[in-house]
Amino acid sequence: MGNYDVQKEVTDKYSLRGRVFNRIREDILSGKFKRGEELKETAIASELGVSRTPVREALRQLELEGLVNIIPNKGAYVMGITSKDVKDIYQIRSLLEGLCARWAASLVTDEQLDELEEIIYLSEFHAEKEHFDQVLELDNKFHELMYNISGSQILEHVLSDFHHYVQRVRKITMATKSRALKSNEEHKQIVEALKLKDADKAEALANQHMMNTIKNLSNYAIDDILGQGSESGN
Amino acid sequence: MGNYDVQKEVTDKYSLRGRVFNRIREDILSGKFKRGEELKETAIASELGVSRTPVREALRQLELEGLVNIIPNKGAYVMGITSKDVKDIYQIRSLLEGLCARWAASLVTDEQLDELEEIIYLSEFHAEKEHFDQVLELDNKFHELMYNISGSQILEHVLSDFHHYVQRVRKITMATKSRALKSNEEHKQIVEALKLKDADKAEALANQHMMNTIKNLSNYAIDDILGQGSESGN
DNA sequence: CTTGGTATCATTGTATACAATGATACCAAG
DNA sequence: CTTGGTATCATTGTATACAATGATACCAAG
Repeated sequence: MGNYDVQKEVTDKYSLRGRVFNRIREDILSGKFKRGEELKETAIASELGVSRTPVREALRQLELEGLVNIIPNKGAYVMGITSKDVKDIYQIRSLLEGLCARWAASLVTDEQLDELEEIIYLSEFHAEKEHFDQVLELDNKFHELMYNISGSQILEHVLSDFHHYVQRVRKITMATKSRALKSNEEHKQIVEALKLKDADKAEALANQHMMNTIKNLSNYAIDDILGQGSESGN
Repeated sequence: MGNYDVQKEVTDKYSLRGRVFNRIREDILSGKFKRGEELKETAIASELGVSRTPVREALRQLELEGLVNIIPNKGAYVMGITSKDVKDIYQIRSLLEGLCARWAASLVTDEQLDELEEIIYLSEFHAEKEHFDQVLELDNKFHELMYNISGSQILEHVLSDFHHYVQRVRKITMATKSRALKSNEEHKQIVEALKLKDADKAEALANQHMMNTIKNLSNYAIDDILGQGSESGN
């Protein structure tokens, strides 16, 4: 019974296919594979020391995620995401993070509130010390936990995807002490609203949290982060 | 260049894998494969007259879509969607269809307005005649076109997925003349707002369109539509 | 009859073979 | 030099072979 009701974050990490999938995905999101680049099955397979089969399966999955474009009988090409995509994602997230916070307000348990506060507390510590990797990691945790608390697998799934998609951008924007602290402060306010079970306020704050992020984004040349502008010869 | 910037709706329809993928997906969404059912590679392969390879690739893709749960070394199980998922999707769509209409308001061209009006006009005709298959088809077209007009690949992608996910439910709810006409009327109002380039109004109306659908949903036993409770032999 | 262990079988995971397709290099004709 | 065609090669698409894993049936011990 019910062994099918656990939505897995991403593919199984222990099979070859799972490892190949995660590896290629990371390489796209981190920018190692450039937009438009062709991904040859044999090349990737030999590089990772596996056969073409797991590579093919991984590429097919990435196609569905929109990170890869497969032209039949021709090849697989990196799609990556554009700066427009990033902006759109933050707009969409603004609405959905709001909905998430709204739902979470009526479902959150005391234990979960504790967990959220612990994350915030730790994040503050690391932000002060400028341990930006940990800050990013804790930001992930905060949002993933919020998604989980919302009680909606669908919402969790879509928000989790979007959150992951913009990781490269977040990696940059979270790497300044001021923004890290500000972001953390915003998280804290959201949790306060959850404590009061104030759904309207929680929604508005989560909403605003994303809008602030968008505002902050305008300080950066997103195209450069994504490696769009200049082109290497090909 | 730029041959990689066309986001494909779903996998290529002409390869074996594409056909297998679409077939299994339809069978899950239409309810032929029941929730929790095990999908054996060899059985599906021989049924469709292909080898295991395309079946495996299709199952891996469906896993990523959340329609199938794969337990490594064990098997693939149908996840389907629950009635809670359906409700969540409509809530999410309410927000995102609103955003979509807002963006569309500033981008829509005269040709696109014509297209939208043609769809509505045809839909009215078929609704009057109670040709519900055509009504559903035109509803698909209307929304897909709206998604496209929004100018956001990301938004188009996610809304298109959600829209497709609830097709089985829509198939039922759109099959009454009154709701079909009402829905069409709502579409008409949205288009009027687009004509006036009134983004606020378009958003509010699209928003409301989904909320009305949710209200309408409560007249149905969604669990039955999804085949959760009782079993129909077929 | 119940429990626990082993052999057997079904099924998935991965690698590889072969077919089909598309890209490229080369050559001949003008 | 340019154009068009063909042979060759690289790459993907699909099927299949074999290994690894998990499920099941059966049997022996108590």
